[in-house]
Amino acid sequence: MEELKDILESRGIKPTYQRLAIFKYIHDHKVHPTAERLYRNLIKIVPTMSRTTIYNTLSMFVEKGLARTILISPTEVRYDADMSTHHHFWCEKCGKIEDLFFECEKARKGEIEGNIIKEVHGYFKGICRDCRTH
Amino acid sequence: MEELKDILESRGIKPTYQRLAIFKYIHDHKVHPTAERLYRNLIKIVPTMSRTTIYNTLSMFVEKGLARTILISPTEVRYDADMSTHHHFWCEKCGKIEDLFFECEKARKGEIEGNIIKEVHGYFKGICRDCRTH
DNA sequence: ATGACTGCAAAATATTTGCATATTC
DNA sequence: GAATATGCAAATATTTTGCAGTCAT
Repeated sequence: MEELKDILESRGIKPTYQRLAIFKYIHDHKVHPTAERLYRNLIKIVPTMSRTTIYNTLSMFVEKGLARTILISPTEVRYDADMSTHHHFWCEKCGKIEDLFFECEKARKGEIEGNIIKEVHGYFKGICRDCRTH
Repeated sequence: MEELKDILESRGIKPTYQRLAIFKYIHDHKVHPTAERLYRNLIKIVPTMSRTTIYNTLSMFVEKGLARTILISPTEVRYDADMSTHHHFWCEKCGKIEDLFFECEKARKGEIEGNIIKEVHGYFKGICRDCRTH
């Protein structure tokens, strides 16, 4: 937990109890949760936790470069604390999101046709290896 | 207009006045509009057009493979009638979405690590060539 | 005590649904 | 005239905001 606290402080974020709990959750559970899922799970540990704090904190993390949104499902915004270059596979049957660690040549930060590229997101949709057999 | 009508019919969709107007709009205006933008523009041409019909019709188009959603901006769902393999660049300053016509090796339908890939979306975020100079 | 943080309740947004009316073949 | 499509209004879901209370230094 000590490490996580330091990461927050290094970005000028006060490591409050709530913020640490949220940060810890998205680090420990690589399920790419929604705000609502975070709320439902954290309320068990931090009974006073409110949705407002979840939303505020997640927005702050994204702004400070500590998390990013995954916009792969049309109906939900999911969060990821892994800021390394990687892409995502979404199973449209079970809703699971899996990390894909590879890089396309074009898919690196830089410039494409005069446009400055700051972020690259590769989203792959389909049926996962577990669901395809059921 | 005749062609578009045929496309709808070939997918088993009755080419009503409203549906044709929506389909024509996303074909003619390659701005990747939101449902709301479609509504605001089409209400001028089809005064009885309702948001319900826009949402119903767009969902139907997506389901039947005549359009797809672009989930690149965290705050809006945008629609694209171009079903060819291509990716999107989003300018976070002006909100414009530009098409990028190239293909990454991995970014083709098929299979990755046992998962069946049905769709590939490459989203690039940054500042467009127009905004970077202003 | 001051300023930052939290969380309730209400508001704003976006999308979906129920159902009565209208349209099409 | 039966089946399908449309559109209003209400419901739902999601996220944001205003503000009063709380916490930490």
